[in-house]
Amino acid sequence: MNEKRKYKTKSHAPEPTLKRLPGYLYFLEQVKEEGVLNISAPTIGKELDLDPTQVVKDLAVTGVKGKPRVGYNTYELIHALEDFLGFNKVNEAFLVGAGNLGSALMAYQEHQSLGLKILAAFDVDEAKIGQTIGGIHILEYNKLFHLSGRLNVKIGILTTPNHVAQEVAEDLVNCGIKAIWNFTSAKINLPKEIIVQNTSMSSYAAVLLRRLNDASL
Amino acid sequence: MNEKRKYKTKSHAPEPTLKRLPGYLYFLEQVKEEGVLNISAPTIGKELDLDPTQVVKDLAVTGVKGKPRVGYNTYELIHALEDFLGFNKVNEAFLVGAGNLGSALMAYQEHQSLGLKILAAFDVDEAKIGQTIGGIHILEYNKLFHLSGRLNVKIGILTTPNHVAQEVAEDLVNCGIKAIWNFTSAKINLPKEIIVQNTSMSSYAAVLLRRLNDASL
DNA sequence: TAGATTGTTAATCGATTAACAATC
DNA sequence: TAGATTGTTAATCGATTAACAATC
Repeated sequence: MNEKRKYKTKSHAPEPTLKRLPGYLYFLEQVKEEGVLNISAPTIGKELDLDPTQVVKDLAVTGVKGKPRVGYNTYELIHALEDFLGFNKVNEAFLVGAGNLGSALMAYQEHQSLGLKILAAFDVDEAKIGQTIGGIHILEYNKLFHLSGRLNVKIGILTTPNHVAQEVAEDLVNCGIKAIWNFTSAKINLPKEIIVQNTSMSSYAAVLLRRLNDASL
Repeated sequence: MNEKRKYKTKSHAPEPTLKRLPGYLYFLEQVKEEGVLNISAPTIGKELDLDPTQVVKDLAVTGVKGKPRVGYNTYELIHALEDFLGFNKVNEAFLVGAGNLGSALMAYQEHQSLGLKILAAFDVDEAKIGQTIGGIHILEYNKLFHLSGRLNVKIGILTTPNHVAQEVAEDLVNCGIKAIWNFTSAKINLPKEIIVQNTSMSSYAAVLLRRLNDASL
């Protein structure tokens, strides 16, 4: 056993739970500022529009224990969430494709804590190479192969045009990348041990537009 | 009945289905380029890693009918999807907060068809006001109230700092906005008839990081 | 002590997957 | 005709919600 965590965490948290956890973290950081030392699941649920039982179950994955009548220790909960999500350690990433969305993510990570540290960005566009955005250098794409040999980066952020997504993804895997955050619309096929997290803006646009059109019939 | 659609669509498509539809659309546009006139659900499923029955059920919401042994007409399917999602009509939007993410979305929409047309962006930062990104003017925040009176914009994109999200969201609602695409980490509370679509980058980061850490135990 | 809240087990709900008849 | 695929109905699976005992 090489488990180094402070809390006994659940091994496989459901994805919906995982997606809610950053919301709890953000809210708890706010109430901590206000000096709230303990907080109950019903209180959290009221604020975040969630069933109190849902909150209890979600928080249970972090391994934190609450006290009946009192709730959870705010400070302990924040640390357990950060620990569980890996937001408190440095998760190094490479980004490929310093276009609009890529540049935004580079600038974004400075302010929002996504738990990610983009070490370098890569692009084939001569005009972009050499620039610095959000403190991150944009390097020539070919440099990826050299740099990945020296560093041990596990996460690749894919913000290229759709038509090169598959090719770049394969390059990243050959460079030792274990997880790819795919912002393109392309479906990428990789060995099954590689984690691919698809984040398509158009999926959200689709849900929004449909709900709007449904409402205004 | 003022239903003007060409196809008999399902009234309430499940959200997971909605999120998959843009993926079908993107794939179908590709195969159309290759001159494929008909395509079957199993073929689509193989490419997109989805159960063929799932594909059949998903596509059924658009009202398109397929032929046994043949599949669906590519062209018809594309149009039905665009129609169902509202991607083929102009969905006008305002954007508030022309920071990193806001700028990216402004530049992004030029290339990616999200079915949205951002008419104008608003910010309080003097340095940003007057600039143009992706063909969209950044205006003084107060102009929002004048402009919304003349135009009938229903969608608001929220890319402000977290601490002003609630306030800006309320302003947008007062300006006649019916749906808000919230990119901030803040939970915003609005009248229940207003549609709020939360899109939190940290939720995706959370899933990615956890899956990566689970894998490398 | 009384009672609010945790934590767990059971019931419900909705989406995915399987089964199968209809059909081109 | 034979057989692959659609379209629908049933079974399964997983997440949410409800119920309730334990406890501080």
